[in-house]
Parts: sequence; structure tokens; C-alpha cells
Amino acid sequence: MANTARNPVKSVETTFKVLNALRDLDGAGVTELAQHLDVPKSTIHNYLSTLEQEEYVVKQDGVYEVGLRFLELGAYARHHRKLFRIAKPEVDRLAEETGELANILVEEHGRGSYLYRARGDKAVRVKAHIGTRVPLHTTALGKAILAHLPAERVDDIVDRHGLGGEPPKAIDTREELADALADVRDRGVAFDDEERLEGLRCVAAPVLNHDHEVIGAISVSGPTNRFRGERFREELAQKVLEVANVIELNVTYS
Amino acid sequence: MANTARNPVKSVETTFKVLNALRDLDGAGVTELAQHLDVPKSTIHNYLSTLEQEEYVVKQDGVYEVGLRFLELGAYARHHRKLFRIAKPEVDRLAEETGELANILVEEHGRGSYLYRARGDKAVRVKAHIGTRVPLHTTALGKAILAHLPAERVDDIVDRHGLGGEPPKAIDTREELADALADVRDRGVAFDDEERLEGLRCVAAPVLNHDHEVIGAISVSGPTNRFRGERFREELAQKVLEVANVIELNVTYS
DNA sequence: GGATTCGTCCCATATGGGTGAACAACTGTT
DNA sequence: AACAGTTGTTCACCCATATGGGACGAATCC
Repeated sequence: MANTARNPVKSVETTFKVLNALRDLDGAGVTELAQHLDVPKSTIHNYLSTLEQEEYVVKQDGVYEVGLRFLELGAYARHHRKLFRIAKPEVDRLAEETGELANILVEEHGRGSYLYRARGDKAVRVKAHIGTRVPLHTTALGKAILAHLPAERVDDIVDRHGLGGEPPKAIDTREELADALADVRDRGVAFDDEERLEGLRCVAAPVLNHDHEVIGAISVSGPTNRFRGERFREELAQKVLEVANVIELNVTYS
Repeated sequence: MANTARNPVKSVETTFKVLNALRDLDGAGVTELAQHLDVPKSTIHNYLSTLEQEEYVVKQDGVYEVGLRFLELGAYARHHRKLFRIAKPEVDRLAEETGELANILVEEHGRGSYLYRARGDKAVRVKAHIGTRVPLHTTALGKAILAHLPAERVDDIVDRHGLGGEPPKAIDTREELADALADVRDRGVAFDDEERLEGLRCVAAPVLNHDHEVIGAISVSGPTNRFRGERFREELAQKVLEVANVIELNVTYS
């Protein structure tokens, strides 16, 4: 959980500042990027031309864009995770059988990263892309993970990223969080009742390995009108739990 | 088509050398990486700790791994492309209706990058991941693109990346290539008859924008025993062409 | 418990990244 | 067409900083 490198390579930091700015601006020219980052044109030019030479950035009609080699690296990072390889087909099935949106989330650097998302035929449209990072305490997926992390790691994560945040209903205090996590451990599943997004509910279950460590969580989410009463609390919760158990078995024996 | 930056930032090059080595080794420690790249331990440590601090690399049990933030960047790079947003549903349909493997490829830096891949129920398993980069002249997808690129760009690409290569049946000479591309322009579609992979055939069609520039290509591929005679040359070719045309229309009007 | 092996840290050095200014290549304007 | 106002590119200087040797401490393995 080390936070700061002792001898940081500043150019690495700059490189990613440039890449992220390129993403935030949806592509940009040298001058635009330079004033956006408040860095001399020539410096930006050096970085962009190097990144282009290395083929991580593309120049189209005088505009630099984030290149597809990141798709290569990203697809690798995802496929490299055992959880993804094993859980994907199961989550596809979950989406098909429920008709809703099914997700896989893993923890990385104290935040949640969506590893995969499968759409059933009635699945709601949410803006979050694959790879999007979210605070763990604001989603059912995240709470399912936090509930099974060692207490000290949960503390670290809260220290690092805090609680609360933009969703008005978000968990605010450590007591609230502790209660919520105990509840999740009790039930085996975590719920999200429009906490993160208005009108959206979600049931999530953790995926543990043979040493009882969380390696991620899966969920089903959908509109409040289809996620209520028996179906939400019992039927869907049961289904998600079942699928999580299947994944756990496959993770252990393979 | 500039190849070398005038004032390259060496640290950018090193950064990606480290990341790619991390991928090639499927995760590694400081010492292992250092001797693999023939660079002092301390240098590698500086890079890895900086990359970890910036959250682009994860350290698990003393082993550094490529992080999921690249999935974030990669997913962005893909979604940012209009062709992907528009072609994805159509290619999904193509996969479903044919039951085979359907693909989207775009050109970047003179090579082909797989943007997307949809699997029908009988789809063959191929090892190539999303984001994988291939030489354009060795696939039906690539030939469909080359056939509609300005002659000078084709020359540039051949100069840069050469012809031939590992698949034994690969196009070797510029004359062969010119003939093949003329053929593709004639028929409107490109074929791959086990050139790249033994037992695998493929039909591809280019996707042009309103200015008649290629923005990518789509294809269907499958095993030779299901891809023969009438079905291969006529039925499937026609289908791919149709879908490509639908995509072209949607690209123009939106 | 002794000997490797590995990660981490520190510091001196020269290498190379940051910078401004000047130049070139366009774009659009009157 | 000439011009003003862009934006991208190049160059060379100088100080910041990336580099890499070496030393320390912590595991791990005989």
C-alpha cells in the first residue's frame, strides 16, 4: 500500500498526464494541450511525437488521439486475471437468464474497476464504460468486496479515498460502513438501493478464493420497477449468489 | 507518417519497454525485469514504483503486474472511434445470423488492430485477442482496407512493414499485392483462404465514409469445412457486404 | 544460523529533459 | 494575392533529473 515512490521518474508522471488530458479533451492539438496542462508547447510536442513514434498515440488530421495499443495492453491486463477468464461465461449466462445488466468488479489501488459487463435483452443503459473506476463504498459490488477484506485494508482504503462523495445517499461515516459491511457478511449479498444512481438497484455477491480472500464481485442491476419485493431481495439475490458460488468452484479447481 | 521524433523523450520509451516486458513475462519482480531488459535494478525500481504510484501497475505478492487503468484507456480509445459505436451492433447481428466469428479491424500506424470480435454459437476459437495487431497483407480484413487506401499510403506501409512473414502463403511481392488488391476492388470483398491460419477462411468487406475513404473493415471467419463453395463465395460474401453497407449509411448520417 | 537472493534506498555524476525563441507551414481574411 | 494570425516544428542551452553503483535490511532457502 505504498503511496509515493522514493525516486519517482517525473517523465512517467508527465507521460500519463499527457495521455489523460488527451482523453479528457477527446483528442487535441499541441497548443491546446499545452495550455490545458500549462506546459510549454515544445515540451508537449516532445512527448506527443515520442508517443506517436512508439505508436501509443495517433495523429489524424493534425489532431492527436489516444491509440489502440492501449486496447492491446488493457485487453491483456483483463485477460491475465483468472477471475475474468472464469467468470465471463457465467456472467454472460446470468445476464441472459435475468435479461438484466450483469457486472464483474475487482479492487485495485483501493478503488473498484469494472472488468466486464454483459447485457441481457432488457438491460438498462448506463454510461459507465468497462475499466471505469468507482469508489468501493458507493456500489453493491464494492460493498461485497469490502465486507470480505481484512479490517486493516478497509481502514487503509477509507484513509486513502474517504467516504461520502457525490451520490447524496452515499455512506458517510465509518460506523455506517461497519454496519453495512456486517450486514453484507450476514446476508451473503450486498444491495444498492438507488444509492449511486437514481432509479437503479443492484444485488452483488463476492467471489472468494480457496483461502477465503475476495478476488472480486459480481452483480445484477436494473430499474427499480423491475427490482422490488420478492424478486429483488430473494430471487435475484439467490441467483447472483449461485453464480458466484459456481465461479468460486471453478476458480479453485483449475 | 513521421517515423522518428526529433527530440524523443527517452523515459517515455523506457516506460513502455518496462510495461511491455511486464506483459511478456506475465508479471515479474524487479530483478527479473532488470536482467530481462539489461538495465540496473535501481532504474527498474524507480520506474515500477512510479508506475505503481500512478496506479498503472499493481504489486501483488511482490510481483508487479500490468494494471487495469489500461483497460480504462483502451476502452476509451475504442469507444472514441465512431466506427466502433456504429458497427458493433451490426457485427453482433452478423455473428448471430451466421453463427460464426465476426470481426472489426482498423488500420493504425500501418498495421491492423482488432477493434471488436463477436461470437456466434458455432464460432471457432482463435487465440488473437482484442487489440492484437496484425500485418495488413496477411488477412482478408487487411486486404479490404489496403485495397481502398491511396496507392502512396500502401507503398509507405509496405516500405515500413514489408511483405511476406510467418504465414507461408503470405503475399511476398508488390506485384502479387497489387493483383490481389485489384481483385478485391473488383469483387467488393476480400477473401482469406487459409493464408493466415490453417483451416480458417474469411470474407471481409471494407467500410468507407462519405468521402470514399476506408475507415475500417468487417469480416466473418470460420472453418474451411463450413466455408466452401456457394456459401463461402456467394452467400457469406453477400451478407458481409450488406452489413458493411448498412454501417456505411449509419456512419454518414449520424 | 549462515548464505543467497531480492527489494529498497541513497547519493554522485553526466545525461538528457525542459524551456524559450525563432522558424515554417497553414488558414482564413480583406 | 498579400497579410495577419494561427499552429506545429525545430534548435540549442542549462539545470533538473534519470541513471546506476553500491550498501542495507528483509526474506527465503539450505
